[in-house]
Amino acid sequence: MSFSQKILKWYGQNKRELPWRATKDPYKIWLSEIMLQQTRVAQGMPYYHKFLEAFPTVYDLANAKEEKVLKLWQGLGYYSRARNLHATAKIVIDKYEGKFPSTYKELKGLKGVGDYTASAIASICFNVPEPVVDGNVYRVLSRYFGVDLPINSPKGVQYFKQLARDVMNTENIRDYNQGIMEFGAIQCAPKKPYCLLCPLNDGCVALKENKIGGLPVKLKKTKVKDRYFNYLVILDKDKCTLLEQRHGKGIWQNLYQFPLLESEYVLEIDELQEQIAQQSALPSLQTIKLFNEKEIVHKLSHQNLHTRFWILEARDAIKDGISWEQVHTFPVPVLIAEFIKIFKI
DNA sequence: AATACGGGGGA
DNA sequence: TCCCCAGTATT
Repeated sequence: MSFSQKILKWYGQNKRELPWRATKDPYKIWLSEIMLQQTRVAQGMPYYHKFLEAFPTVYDLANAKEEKVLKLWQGLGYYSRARNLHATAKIVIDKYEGKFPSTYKELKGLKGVGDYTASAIASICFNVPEPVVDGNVYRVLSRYFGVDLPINSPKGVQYFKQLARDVMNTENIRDYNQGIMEFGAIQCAPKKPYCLLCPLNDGCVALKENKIGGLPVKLKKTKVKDRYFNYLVILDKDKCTLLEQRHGKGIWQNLYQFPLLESEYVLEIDELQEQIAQQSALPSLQTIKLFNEKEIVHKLSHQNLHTRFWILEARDAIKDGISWEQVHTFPVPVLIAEFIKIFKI
């Protein structure tokens, strides 16, 4: 039996029943693929259901406010996916009359759709013989064929794509592509795969050469930067507060947060008051109190956000203030959502 | 070619 | 802690 035939056989016997496996609707497949980028199935699942409920068709998604899309995406991370999702829905309506294109090339042209996702949609929905190469596939191929090229080097990316193409099954690309990914997720797992019971163990180079633990090879880890966030939770007598939207580059684009004072180190209270005094846009304040004595360290893949929340009492009614009851309706980062949850006004 | 972009889960 | 997750866009 060939490699691809073994994958297909294993898939037939071991696949999970996942909601997006019961359909070929490009809208649903696309939605699931975007959500599952760098995201575990278990984490994406509730979002998939929420989105289909809120936006049953691509038209519903295209016609929604970005804020609503971001709110539903809240907590899933990599928010550019949500913004691109929304933008692409509009493009599908305007340029493709509501029908997703069926070629790899056209799909790849959609925002947020890269090499992997274009291959996935083309193969799963339209039976186009394009191999998918995701983290699972890198692992399976590097181990089975004993390839130690770094998977995140240009050489490696190119090599694995070609290898994937060479060994794919073009007869049933839909099941094969999902099969090799599922095999990587369930059987050929990152840590302690149970090779003893693996149906592909006889041809596996890494197993034979005892290199399972060292494959795939991945270059360097990211260095993490420390940042110091001071959030100003301003409240007036009507229980109104101030939220602002994050614009420009960087994390959490278009999400909301309390007014932020970023500093190079942990600020003393008088230093903070000095900074506040220089912010002409802020309302006049009466009192200031530190909410969390111990800083909250919110960890992202590239940043540790050392965060303190300050509760400020406004002298007058806040202009354009947001009622505290409404705060939870805005799309916010998890860091802010957690605060809103525990803060009792 | 390198880096930024979230958040959560498992060992 | 560290690594990884159905990767993509930008520099």
